[in-house]
Amino acid sequence: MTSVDEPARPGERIRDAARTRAEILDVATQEFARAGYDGARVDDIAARTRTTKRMIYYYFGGKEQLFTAVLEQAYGVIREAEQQLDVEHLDPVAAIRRLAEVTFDHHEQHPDFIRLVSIENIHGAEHIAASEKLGKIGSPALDVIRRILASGQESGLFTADVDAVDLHAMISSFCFFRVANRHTFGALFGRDLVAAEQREHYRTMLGDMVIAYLTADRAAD
Amino acid sequence: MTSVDEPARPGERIRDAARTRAEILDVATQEFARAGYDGARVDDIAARTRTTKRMIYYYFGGKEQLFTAVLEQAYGVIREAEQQLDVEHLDPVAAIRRLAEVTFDHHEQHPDFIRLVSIENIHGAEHIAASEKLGKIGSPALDVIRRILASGQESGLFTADVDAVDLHAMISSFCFFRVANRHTFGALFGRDLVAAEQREHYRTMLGDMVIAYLTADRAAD
DNA sequence: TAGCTAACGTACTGGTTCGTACATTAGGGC
DNA sequence: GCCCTAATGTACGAACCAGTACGTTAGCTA
Repeated sequence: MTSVDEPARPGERIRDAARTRAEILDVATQEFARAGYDGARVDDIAARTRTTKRMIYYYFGGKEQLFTAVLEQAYGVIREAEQQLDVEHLDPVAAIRRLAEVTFDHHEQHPDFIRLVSIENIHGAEHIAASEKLGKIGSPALDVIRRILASGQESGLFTADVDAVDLHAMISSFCFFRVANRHTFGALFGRDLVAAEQREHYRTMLGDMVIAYLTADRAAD
Repeated sequence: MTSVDEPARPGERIRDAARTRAEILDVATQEFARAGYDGARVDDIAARTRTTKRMIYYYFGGKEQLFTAVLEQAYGVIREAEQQLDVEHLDPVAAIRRLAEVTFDHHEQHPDFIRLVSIENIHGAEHIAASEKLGKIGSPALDVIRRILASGQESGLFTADVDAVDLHAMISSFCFFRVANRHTFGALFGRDLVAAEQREHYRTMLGDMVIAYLTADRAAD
């Protein structure tokens, strides 16, 4: 998030295209995450900015393109976080566990992003398809996983037949589900998956699961 | 699904409250799953039934209650499927693997249900909360897991410190993510998680993962 | 400092959409 | 065969909502 919440300091430019655009994007992110694509109201987004609805159409063209821009920014944030990833000095087991923990933490800290991804899936990822940026964004995390996996498989530590994309899916599944489905899961099973007291338990559980899978003794198979 | 698609056989009752209600529910299930709660149109649902919009309000009261009824029916279907579950004659390891496979298959076969759950989570599970049925529906699967887990832990086969709810979350995560996020995952990583050729691979992967986690040698920890 | 354009605001519109008032009829009970 | 009511259909309204026509001004540039 670009976090534009300065109270319009005096002396600053009154007209500031970049700031106006960024402010619209931030408010739109919250509004789309809160209510979904169809539930979000362009008028409401405009009302919560220091500008008017006219500017949304001026800068983005329409509701559809605004949502695409929101997704682009949101995916940009994880990509940046993934680029900070520095685990390759660790041994493969520790590196994978660390990677899982970082993914876990990131999902927990960005529930809005999770909601946007859920919403985009309801719409068949059509906005990602419409975006020029998002198609070729790549994933730094995937490259990291690829290298750790290769090293672990070479040394014989990892026995599982997975590639980086599979492993990424496995780790993401757990992290994503925990945040995305916390409401229905809580309502049906009476357990809050994101409760603070359970955080360490689930964080450890994820690491244990992934490591157990990768290092399992498959002699008997 | 109650699947009301009989072509109005002649000789049948013209006025049939039960059939009209069921038909509305089925069409509404498709429409809500397709477009989300706010994206769904009451007029469109009515148009696709053999009755009119008036009947939706007559039987359900409104859009909100209709969606709740759709959820109630959809959750009823899994509960029924879970009651068919017959794995307790197997040894704990085989039983858990079988359970994972059944969950995997069920998610794959009911993408509409997955979408409805995603949509309900976007809305904070407020319709489940508003439902009298859904709160106390329970989960037959949870009881089964509880018994298998107890037996596996007693015999020392299972070493992991999980309860039934945790394990259910772990299995569901993978199955749910694979179906729910297939669009964004496919668009970003170029891999279709529900492609037929990969089905067996992922089904095995899930079982391996869960078993590896449950039976991992934790002596070194 | 004149003027030009990017940036911004106001007010409106046309279509949509949930919901309902009112009218009608099928068909079971007696 | 009559009557009563559950079930159904029609037509409409009022609010909402994405998008736009038109007018204005800040502030850089020559």
